[in-house]
Amino acid sequence: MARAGLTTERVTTAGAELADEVGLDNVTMSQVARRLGVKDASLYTHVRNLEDLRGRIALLAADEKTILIAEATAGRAGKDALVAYANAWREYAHRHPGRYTATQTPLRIDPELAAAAPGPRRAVELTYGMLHAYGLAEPDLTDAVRLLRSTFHGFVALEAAGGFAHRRSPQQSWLRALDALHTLLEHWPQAREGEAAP
Amino acid sequence: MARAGLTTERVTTAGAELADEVGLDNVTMSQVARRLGVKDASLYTHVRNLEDLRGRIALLAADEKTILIAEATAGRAGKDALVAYANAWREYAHRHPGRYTATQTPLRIDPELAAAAPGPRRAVELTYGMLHAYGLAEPDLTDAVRLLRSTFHGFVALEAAGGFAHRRSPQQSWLRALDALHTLLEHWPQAREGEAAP
DNA sequence: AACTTTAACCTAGGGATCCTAGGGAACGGG
DNA sequence: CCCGTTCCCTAGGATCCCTAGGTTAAAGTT
Repeated sequence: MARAGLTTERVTTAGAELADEVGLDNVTMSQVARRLGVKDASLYTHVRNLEDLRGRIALLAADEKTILIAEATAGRAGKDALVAYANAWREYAHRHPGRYTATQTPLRIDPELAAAAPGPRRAVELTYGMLHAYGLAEPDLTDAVRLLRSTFHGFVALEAAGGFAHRRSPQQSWLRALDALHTLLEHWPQAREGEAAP
Repeated sequence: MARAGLTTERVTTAGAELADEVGLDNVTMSQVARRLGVKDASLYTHVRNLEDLRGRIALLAADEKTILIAEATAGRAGKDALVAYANAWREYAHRHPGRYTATQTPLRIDPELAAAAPGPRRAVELTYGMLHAYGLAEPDLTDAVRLLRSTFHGFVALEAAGGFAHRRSPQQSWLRALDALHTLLEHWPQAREGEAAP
């Protein structure tokens, strides 16, 4: 019988596709094996176990998302860059819900595997670069990066969870949020003493 | 043999506790049954299936969180209310990670069950009430509510996922984010034509 | 208090999943 | 052509979800 030609990469891709189609929770070894025309036991040569597979899907997604954002923001600055960045983020989450969900999981990813993946680190760098035009200095820069990433992630997560049941379209709110964040970055509040008690 | 005295509520509570201890993914019927000193089949009298149980945990969590926020913001207004609201939200996520994760799940909750739970709706009302002091009118009000909820959720989600690996403490960034949001609400940008292309 | 009714909890078991152990067959290098 | 490596398989144990049907404890009736 001819071999299936499995690879760690092909298994991961199959898992990612499955995640987008049926949800990350329904990505099982058996399902992935069926999709590849193979018995489930055969996967364990290429992937340590289910958790490892999910981690690899998460890293794959992080890389893909980063690349899309990088392409979208290339050559842009200021609000242009902010909007392009945010829209690329949200679009990836819409197009690949399963993959995107994988990136949320408290990652017990193999450290050396994570170190080899440029995605997450690159993503942070991109965010810093995008904010360059706003002229923030540390530690405000880090705070701003975290605020932006929180908002982007939170918005698409709530959107996916059906948290925006109101009449107003999410798209409208999204655009307004980007306006608001842009304004905020332009008028980033100076640090003051005795603020915002714990 | 004496009966265990199970109830839908007791099963849900046991599931919620388990979720906080071992993570929502590891909440299984068997585990919950063991914790209650009962065989797994016995649970199905009180809970339709695992998905139903998870939905009930999510609603329980939503209610608990709402109550804490309501208590924290009672009698406060403006930035005081904003900070109290946000801190209560984040604290709940820290104290009950499993329950909080349950609230994120794209809810296939029994509609009539969800209708009976005041949590989610009340939470939105609370947010609107908290924003009253900023004098926003619709649709800006809805947009602001969504922005705030997105940011709060996104922040604690990224925090839980280990997304803030940088040196700067998340607490610092959190306080700055609240400052920033307060400033933003005070200077909410007016809607303009031809903004933020899709 | 005895009897009836309800329902809580059980045992038994099917189907699916994850994962390990070990065998045989296809491929690549000599 | 032969041999070793690697791939994929079969076989099987453990755990999980969920259903069907029986027993027995509790609640209600008279």
